[in-house]
Amino acid sequence: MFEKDITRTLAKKLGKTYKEVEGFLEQPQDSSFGDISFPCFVVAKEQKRSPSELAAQLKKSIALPKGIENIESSGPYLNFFIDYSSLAETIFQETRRKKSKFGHTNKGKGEVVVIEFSSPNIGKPFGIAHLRSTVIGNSLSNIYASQGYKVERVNYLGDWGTQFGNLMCAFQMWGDEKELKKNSIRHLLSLYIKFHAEAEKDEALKKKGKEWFVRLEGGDKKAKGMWKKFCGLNLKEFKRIYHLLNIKIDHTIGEAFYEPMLKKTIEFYRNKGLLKESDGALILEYPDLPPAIVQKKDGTTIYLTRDLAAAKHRRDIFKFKKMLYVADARQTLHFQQLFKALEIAGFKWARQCEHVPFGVMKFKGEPLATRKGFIFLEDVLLKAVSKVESIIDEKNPSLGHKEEVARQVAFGAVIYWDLNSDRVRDVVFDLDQVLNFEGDTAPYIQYTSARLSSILAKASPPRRVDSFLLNSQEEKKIIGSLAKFESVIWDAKMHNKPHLLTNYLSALAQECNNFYNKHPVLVNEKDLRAARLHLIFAARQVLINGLSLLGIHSPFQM
RNA sequence: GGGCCCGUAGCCUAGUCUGGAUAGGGCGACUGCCUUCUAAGCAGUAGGUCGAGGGUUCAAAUCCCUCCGGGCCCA
Repeated sequence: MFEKDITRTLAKKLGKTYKEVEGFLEQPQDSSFGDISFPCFVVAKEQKRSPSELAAQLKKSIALPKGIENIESSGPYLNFFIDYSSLAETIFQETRRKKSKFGHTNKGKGEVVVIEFSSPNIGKPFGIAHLRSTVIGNSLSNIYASQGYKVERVNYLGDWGTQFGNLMCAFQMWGDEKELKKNSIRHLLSLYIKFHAEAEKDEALKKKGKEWFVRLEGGDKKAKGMWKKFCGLNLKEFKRIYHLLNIKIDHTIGEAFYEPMLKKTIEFYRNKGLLKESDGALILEYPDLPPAIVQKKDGTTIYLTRDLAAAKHRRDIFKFKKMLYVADARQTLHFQQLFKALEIAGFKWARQCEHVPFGVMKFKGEPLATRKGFIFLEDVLLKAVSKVESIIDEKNPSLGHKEEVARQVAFGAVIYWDLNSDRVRDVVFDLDQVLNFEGDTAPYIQYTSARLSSILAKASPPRRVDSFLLNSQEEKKIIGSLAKFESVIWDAKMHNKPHLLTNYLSALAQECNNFYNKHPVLVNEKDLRAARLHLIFAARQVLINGLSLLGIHSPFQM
């Protein structure tokens, strides 16, 4: 915010370009050193003098840039101190004016971003491992949308493939119509598990499963009917969970949708001379990547082929500026091959496609495979809700809207848990950790916002405010953090990393707790009270807006 | 065999892209704090060879090289 003026002032003084100076500015970890600092080492070396001497001389000779109230030299550093009262005034005005839109911008106006996420295989129920792509994709979608981009949220369902053959085969042998009606998802899962267990011992069963899929591909009526039924049941279930979790999706498109386009797609690549026959299969060859199969020797296609068709189709209908694939890191090579194939086919927009990888979710060292143990997302959510309910009964039994608050807090905790570390890292599912509501968690942030709300329920900020009264360390820290909100959202967008936002919100919540534990808001001095009310109004708005970008609600009481 | 990602206290984790002042948090442990805006909180104590070694630099958790450990992909 104030870096620009500082940079300009320094650049002029030192005879350097704006860009050269800009790269040097940094923020000290310890705020007692100042808010923005300029290390003098490099410039001092060029001028063949000592860094601390340069710092001291600069302190004396430069005029105060806009928004800066003091400059100090501290050894080799030149430290700038922000004028917090004018900064606070700007923020208070903006939060009151923009409210839930504070932090939002129009930087992405006119650009379409397609975000493919969640993309579950609907042959299986919604497991805890599906959460990753779902919540990362959802929050990235919110983040892009907040910056003015037109976001198309695409859920690319796995609704095709041998697993459906297996499922049909299993249903024919052990299925129960009544049970399917009553308890569809669990019944289908038990069939799925049983099939894999049996197939391990019995090769013939595997073959049968494949045969059912061949029937499906061939358009067999009975197979198609079963496929539609299973997909419908599972999809209904998935939609229910998305609704619960506040996940917004614009387009639900299955792999099956692209089936009719595959022949054309293969022809297209063949005509370009990009396909090679190898052992009966059709492959794409690359100079710097392993070859990729487009069509197997039995004539069936694999997901690369469908992805090629899907990418082209989406480009045609959305004219996107960018397309993100939020998918786990094991698929890195697949996406490299996909993007490269689009590129060598001559699609310039191939460079606008990006894989947003995330680490694998593991369970006690084992990957969370459906076949062995399976953790239903919903079971985790229900456990979280019941734990929150018992905490409410203990701490705040008279709370209104108990069930709604319990859901918001519980779901917040689960979502936040998944988003809170850099997405590239693997995560180990540990129920105790997921159900921890203390410290760096969503409930902590929600609690902070609820505490602020309850103060604001007793008194609202008046029109006039003297923000120079906010001069404690605690107050200044909050003001400084609030000023950064917009750039944090932008960083999260640039890197496609929602955890930058969780880190920020948790730090801000902590600052708020430090503040209201030390300084009462509802004091008798009218002006101080007004200033503090403005401060917490703004802080609460940022907490609410930030959580909302993550897909998490902020209850007013809890 | 080729390639990608990760390694920071007992556990989880930020900081690594863009090098900068005593490496931030959280969980767990321990000591205090509910007659004052919600104790899902606050104040404090203990806990670190930033995987190892080398290099670049005035300055390295951060950049480069080698190795070790873990995960993954391709063959």
